[in-house]
Amino acid sequence: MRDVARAVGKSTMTVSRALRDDQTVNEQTRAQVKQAAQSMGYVYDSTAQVFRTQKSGFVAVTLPSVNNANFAETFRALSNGLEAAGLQLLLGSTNYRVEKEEQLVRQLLARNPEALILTGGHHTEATRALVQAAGVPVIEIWDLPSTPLGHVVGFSNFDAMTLIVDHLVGQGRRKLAFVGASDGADLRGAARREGVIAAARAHGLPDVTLIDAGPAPVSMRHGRSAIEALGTDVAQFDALVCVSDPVAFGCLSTVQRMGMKVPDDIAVTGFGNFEVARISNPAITTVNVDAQKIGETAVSLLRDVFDGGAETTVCVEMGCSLVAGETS
Amino acid sequence: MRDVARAVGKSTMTVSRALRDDQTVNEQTRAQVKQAAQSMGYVYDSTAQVFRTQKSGFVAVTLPSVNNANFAETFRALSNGLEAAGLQLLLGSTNYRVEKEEQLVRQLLARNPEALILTGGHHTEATRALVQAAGVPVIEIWDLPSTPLGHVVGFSNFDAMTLIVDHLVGQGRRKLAFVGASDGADLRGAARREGVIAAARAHGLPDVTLIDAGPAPVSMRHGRSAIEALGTDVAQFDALVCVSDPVAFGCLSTVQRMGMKVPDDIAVTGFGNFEVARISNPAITTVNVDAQKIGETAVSLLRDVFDGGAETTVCVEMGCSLVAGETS
DNA sequence: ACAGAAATTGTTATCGGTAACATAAAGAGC
DNA sequence: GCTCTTTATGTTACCGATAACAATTTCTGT
Repeated sequence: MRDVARAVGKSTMTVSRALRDDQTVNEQTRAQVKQAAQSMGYVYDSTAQVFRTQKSGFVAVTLPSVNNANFAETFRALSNGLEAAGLQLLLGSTNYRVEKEEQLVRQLLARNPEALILTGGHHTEATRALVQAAGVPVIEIWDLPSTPLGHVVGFSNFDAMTLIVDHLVGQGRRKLAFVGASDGADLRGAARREGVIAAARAHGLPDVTLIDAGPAPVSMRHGRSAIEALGTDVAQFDALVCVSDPVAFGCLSTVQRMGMKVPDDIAVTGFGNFEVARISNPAITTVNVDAQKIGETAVSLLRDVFDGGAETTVCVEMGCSLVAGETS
Repeated sequence: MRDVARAVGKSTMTVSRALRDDQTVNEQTRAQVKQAAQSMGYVYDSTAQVFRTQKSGFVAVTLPSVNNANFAETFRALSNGLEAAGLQLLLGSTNYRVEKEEQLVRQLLARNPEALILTGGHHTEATRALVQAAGVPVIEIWDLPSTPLGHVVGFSNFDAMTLIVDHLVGQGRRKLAFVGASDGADLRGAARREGVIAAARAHGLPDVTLIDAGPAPVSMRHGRSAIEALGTDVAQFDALVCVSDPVAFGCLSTVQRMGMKVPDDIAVTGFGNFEVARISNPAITTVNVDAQKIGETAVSLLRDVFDGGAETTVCVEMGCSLVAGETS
């Protein structure tokens, strides 16, 4: 930049201004500078700009898993929405582990993101401290944290399950089993489990049986192996309430293979309204969460933060709705 | 960093060395420094490091779509493998469009990545020029480009389809239909289509009928709507060769709803060996691609590039294998 | 012609690390 | 005891752009 400045007989400051389309520079000067920069093969160093201005143009995002249609959809919405503002997403995947999240947040914060979007509302103490210390706007999504770090766009996984349980009870189902991850790592999954237990209790049902599908993340194959391990014992239940649609599909497919009729012999429900739930045969009863809208809402929240400041922390509660399928 | 240095009574240089695991600092000192940094909530500013060392620590990656189990798996493998080298992934999604890829590459290169990993082997001229000019190591994955930009880790989507067609022909199937995206945007999908057409011709089969599932990306619901649009006409085929497993599942589910028996009345095949193919009922015949290995191979290639230089461009061809399911 | 506003350009310090070199302290060999 | 390594730490000068402020020139209106 110094060389360019020398070539046009101006200071580096003027060159800097000319290249950034700053209004205060003479149009003729700007033209000269651009011409000179071009002909000298000068390449603007955005690294230095990031360093000096302390504006990275990044928004950091953590997701439990990239390979999840719903999270991917939220990510897409975020990406599209923030692109207009010239912001780029820095993605990290926590694998449903808060310790991994902590490590990730450390890495991501080191890049000086202008905002931080965390999926989930449970974090280690160290993570909380890091985020607070960084002084970066935070949005927690896909959950309603008990003690939010900042803004929130989410829903209650616990409450959402009452939709499912009420629906099943309305059909006269009483002996429920919950199929989900065994360890406590997937905290949204755990909230769903507790929601089912509480809702069943509220209806005076017998205790919900917990069927272990292995450590998080659980997917179709874990639904399958959980049911296979159970064998014919599965017949004692009249509904399999699954932590997610992929797990539900695994269960559905497996009980069908065992010769049971769904929904006549047993009901199966999922969560998330994944594509597989709509296309499967029979279609799976599930809960719809508007993943795209979560992303869009987070984007508009961020806009407010960047523009005005909007200093009060906002909590947007998204609605969930039952999608009645053919498995119940 | 100055504060941390003061806290432990050392210079910033020592702190810097301690945090970077430089061998020349005393282990005890390092422990103290790390402890102090931790407790003070100090966050390392890699922006400054990037600036000073002129090394961004980024590897840029483009994927057609994040919401695809196979690409996600490759991404995960890349992410895990490069984490050890202290490299972070910068992800962009092209939505199966080369124009979007161009825009993305421009954005990504502005961050001075140390390498560029592009999914797919077809690019606009401008993209090619950008990449060449940047002088960054490139790896193209998931494809075998006719004119590679640099290293390649992929397979021939065209050739892979002969596995499927040979298998179907071996069962006496002769009237094939290919279900895929109509537009040419998904070039891997188009290569698969051409592969099916060529393989069918080689066997002397009647012309393959092309069933349009809409613009890329196509998924379960597009398989469903394509078959629904066809109605009972679908009965004229004895095999539906689908561009991917999700599409195959959509077709499978829909022909079953129409009362047809799979594989007795019609065969259905997919591509990619997605989880849904294994769990579906019947399990879908497909082609397995080791998405994880593609990522791992790319990582080890990058290691070589960074370490030695390994200047000759390498082309690693991954194998594909038929996974015989119950739909054929 | 001249004060005051507006338009342009310049000066200086700095963002937070780290390379390169300099120095100090501890151990080794005679 | 003294030199020679080895190990551990400190000093200084940056990396390249830009914010904040200062200074200069050019334009107004009277």
